[in-house]
Amino acid sequence: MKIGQLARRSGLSAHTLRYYERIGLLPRADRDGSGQRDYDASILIWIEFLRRLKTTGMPIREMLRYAALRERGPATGAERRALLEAHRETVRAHIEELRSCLLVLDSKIGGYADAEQRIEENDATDRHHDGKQAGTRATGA
Amino acid sequence: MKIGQLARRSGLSAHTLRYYERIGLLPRADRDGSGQRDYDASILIWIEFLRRLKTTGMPIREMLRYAALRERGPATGAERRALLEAHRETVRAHIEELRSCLLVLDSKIGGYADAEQRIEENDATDRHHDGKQAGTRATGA
DNA sequence: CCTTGACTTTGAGCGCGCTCAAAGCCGTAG
DNA sequence: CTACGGCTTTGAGCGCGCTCAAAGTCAAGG
Repeated sequence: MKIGQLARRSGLSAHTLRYYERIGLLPRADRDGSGQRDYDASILIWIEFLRRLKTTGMPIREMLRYAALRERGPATGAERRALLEAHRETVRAHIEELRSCLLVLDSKIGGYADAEQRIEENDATDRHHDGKQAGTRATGA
Repeated sequence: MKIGQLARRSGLSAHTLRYYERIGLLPRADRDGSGQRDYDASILIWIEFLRRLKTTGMPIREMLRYAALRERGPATGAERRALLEAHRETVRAHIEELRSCLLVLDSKIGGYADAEQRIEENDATDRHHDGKQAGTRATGA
């Protein structure tokens, strides 16, 4: 597979694929007769895993550590496992942090909703008392 | 309150507090006789909220939009609410994404655990069969 | 043959969110 | 008086993760 095709299939740009190879996140790809990269489809699985590490906030520096262990073969399994377990904990902690922020966000939004509710009630009261128009939306000030 | 004290109490550096004021994330602070910032304690609540927006991944650009609405007063409530609701959805989606990545991480770690398990079993088998030393840790290859 | 377009390399540039440096002012303690 | 620490400003610099530019090679198609 050429780099352009891998780019389309992996969701990374060709630029980024070359960059990842340069820094060591991707193993050096085989080249065809004219020096162009010729990828094996199996690389997609690795790229997908990298994507997940990145999504979960792992810095490239640490992905490099993992990639280097991977290159060194099966003997590094325990180390790789430890690395992933540590990362898993940071991800769990991050999720908890986000959930707690969500609660705050909810209550803040609730506050605005209450305010709007009061405005609507006032509008309704206004209309009942003297029919004054107050617009269908907020104060407009 | 002086900037140094606010820095300690807010967890932001004085540098960052000035930077936030410069870009408009914090309202311009009152100055004392000699031009030094003199903060009201109430700013801490706003800073804390900004911290949560940041933690949940809101870019400064969008925080600025929110801050600007806030400065314009209560008439902007509906807009602020809409902004927060949109943000809430992105945070929720992000949490779901993280959770799904966690599952992958779990299964990957499970794979390594299985491998280690097999190695330990092999070690045990080795010992039972012929007492050959195999080290207490992995293959060492 | 010549064009087109996808590829190659290395090194520079960018957007984000700070972070710090330089040069100077102020007020208090010794 | 002097030294000290904490403050002021503006603009430069940094670390991250790409992203792109320049100059060139190569293969296929009209």
